[in-house]
Amino acid sequence: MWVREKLETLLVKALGELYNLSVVKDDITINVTRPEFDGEYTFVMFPFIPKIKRKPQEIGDSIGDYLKSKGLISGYNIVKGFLNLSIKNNHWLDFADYVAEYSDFGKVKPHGEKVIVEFSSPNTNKPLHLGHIRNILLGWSVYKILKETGYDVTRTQIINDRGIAICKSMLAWNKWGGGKTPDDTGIKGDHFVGDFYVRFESNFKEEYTNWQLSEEGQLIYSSVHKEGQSEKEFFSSYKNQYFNLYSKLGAEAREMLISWENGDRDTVALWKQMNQWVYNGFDKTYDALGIIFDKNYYESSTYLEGKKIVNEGLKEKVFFRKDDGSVWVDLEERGMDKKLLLRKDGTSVYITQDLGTAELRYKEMGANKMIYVVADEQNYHFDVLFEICKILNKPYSGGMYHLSYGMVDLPTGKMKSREGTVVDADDLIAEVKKEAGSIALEKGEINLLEQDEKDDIIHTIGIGALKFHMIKVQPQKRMVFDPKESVDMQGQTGPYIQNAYVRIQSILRKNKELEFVRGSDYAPSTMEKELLVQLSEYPVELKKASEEFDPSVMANFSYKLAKTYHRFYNEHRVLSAESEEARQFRIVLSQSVAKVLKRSMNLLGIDMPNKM
RNA sequence: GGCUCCGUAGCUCAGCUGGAUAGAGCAACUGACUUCUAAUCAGUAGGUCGCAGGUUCGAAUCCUGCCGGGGUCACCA
Repeated sequence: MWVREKLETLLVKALGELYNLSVVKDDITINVTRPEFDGEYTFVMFPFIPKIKRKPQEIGDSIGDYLKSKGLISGYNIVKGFLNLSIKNNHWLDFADYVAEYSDFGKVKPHGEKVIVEFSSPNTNKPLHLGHIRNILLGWSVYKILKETGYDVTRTQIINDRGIAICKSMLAWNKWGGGKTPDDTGIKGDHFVGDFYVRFESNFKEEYTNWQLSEEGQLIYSSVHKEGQSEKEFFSSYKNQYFNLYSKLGAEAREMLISWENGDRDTVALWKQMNQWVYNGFDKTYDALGIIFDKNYYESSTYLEGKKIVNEGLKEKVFFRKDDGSVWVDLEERGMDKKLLLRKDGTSVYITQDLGTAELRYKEMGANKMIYVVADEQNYHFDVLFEICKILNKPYSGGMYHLSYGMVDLPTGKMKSREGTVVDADDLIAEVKKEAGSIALEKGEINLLEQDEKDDIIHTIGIGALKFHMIKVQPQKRMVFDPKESVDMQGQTGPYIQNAYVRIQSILRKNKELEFVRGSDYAPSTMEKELLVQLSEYPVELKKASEEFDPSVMANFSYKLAKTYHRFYNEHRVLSAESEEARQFRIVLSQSVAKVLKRSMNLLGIDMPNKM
């Protein structure tokens, strides 16, 4: 049990013994004492004053004396309803030793509860972009945080490998690919396939533009357009109908989809081939980000399961079939709409597949807790999905959670593929590494290392900068991504935190004897105590991050700890400290800080270099 | 329009399960490297916490309304 826990326990006891109040730990508020007051922790007495019916001064004295008599604090002071407490030095010394020596500080023992985290979930017609990166980093970090807090976590993604989009790429490759492959061209597989998607779209656009000027196009415009709608407005809103009704390319793409659904050998072979190229490309990106999955799901193999569930719901009469054959669920009594579950031709829609996937996962892994990391544009979709699972009485329906995050904007506005403003994941990764490399070269600290080692460090720093930049923002907030700031390595950044760690490693390398002097009566400075208090907050913040599925909590924690260490480092000498006791203590303290920094950054998926 | 998320310094963000004088970083300016890694530190400057009410010992934080922005309300995914 460490200082903070001891304090909580004793306060609960004190309130019981002194005032006959029965409270639990969660009822009491303990703050880190603000720097302008003496003490490290502050007990907020306000909530108890009306119940105790005594003056704050009197209550503070009683509780303060109580804590003193138990040997926890050396002194206290009372300001209004705040009881500021100074913890006795020996507790701090023990605490520093513990954190430095053991690696499980704050870690929750595995309790076996299973949870599935779904993230990334790309389409196979395009390479990953900035939006995916936010998704992937959030998902990965939530996985780490849940694991650290004792869950049995499975990382998964659902890959949208079927549908009209991939057929567009396939068709374009058939038409204009000339039999080329990623290997022939040296183009990364996902980009290779994405290029054909773009090619399809631009040819389609040309076809559409020509049609607009044709007799048929003009006729449609004059007969279908709404009052006051300009020709330009009309055609931009008519694109989908054109694709489905008149487009030659559209017809060919749909033919391909049908032929895929009928299991046509050549089509399926091409489909497999192109998807494989994409997966090879994705793997490289995931690898650069240090991401792996335990299990992939593919929509091509889960949508059938979804249909089964729909039939199940029909049998139980919680869904209904319209005259045209389409299947619906009515959620109006629950404050939502009617929702389509199967088209009239019996084919599945997006939500059908999600129903199937959830069921499959439950069957295969027995997890009744599922977290979906998906952008907030799909909030309603998940409300509906979860509600349907409740209607069906699925055992996992209570444990489904949509970790919704805001979309990523650029300083110039939204990312739009049509306008070519989408930030490509691979480009971005290359960019941050390049920046990290040129700064490293300039600093010169690692110039003498082997090339491999140098590359490793530069990778760690560049990726660390990118990851921290993305994760430090609360998930639900829309974020503005400025490419210039993302390669920033100073101030509130990943490398800043890595640098604190590196400084400690440098000290430890130079320090020969690492044995601690136990039982020393060294009195830590205010600065040193501040560092200790922050270390002791690690479990508190971890718990918060885990309960709220919010990695930004750990990002902010890491930053604060690193910042305090940097300040400490500038104010105190470690190796040439003023006394042997101070030296020993500071080494232990530095070791503790390094350990906690490494662990909290690890929760964000960020590695720590030993030199930089 | 219904529902929903967001609004804090010039910019990017913390703080939000009510607690002390609202904090960081970037950008600007000043200072600190023959001394454990200056990717650092110290300092100056920068605020009607979108607006208005309410709840109370106390509101950036909770409630209501309004304003501004995003998302969503497809037989798309």
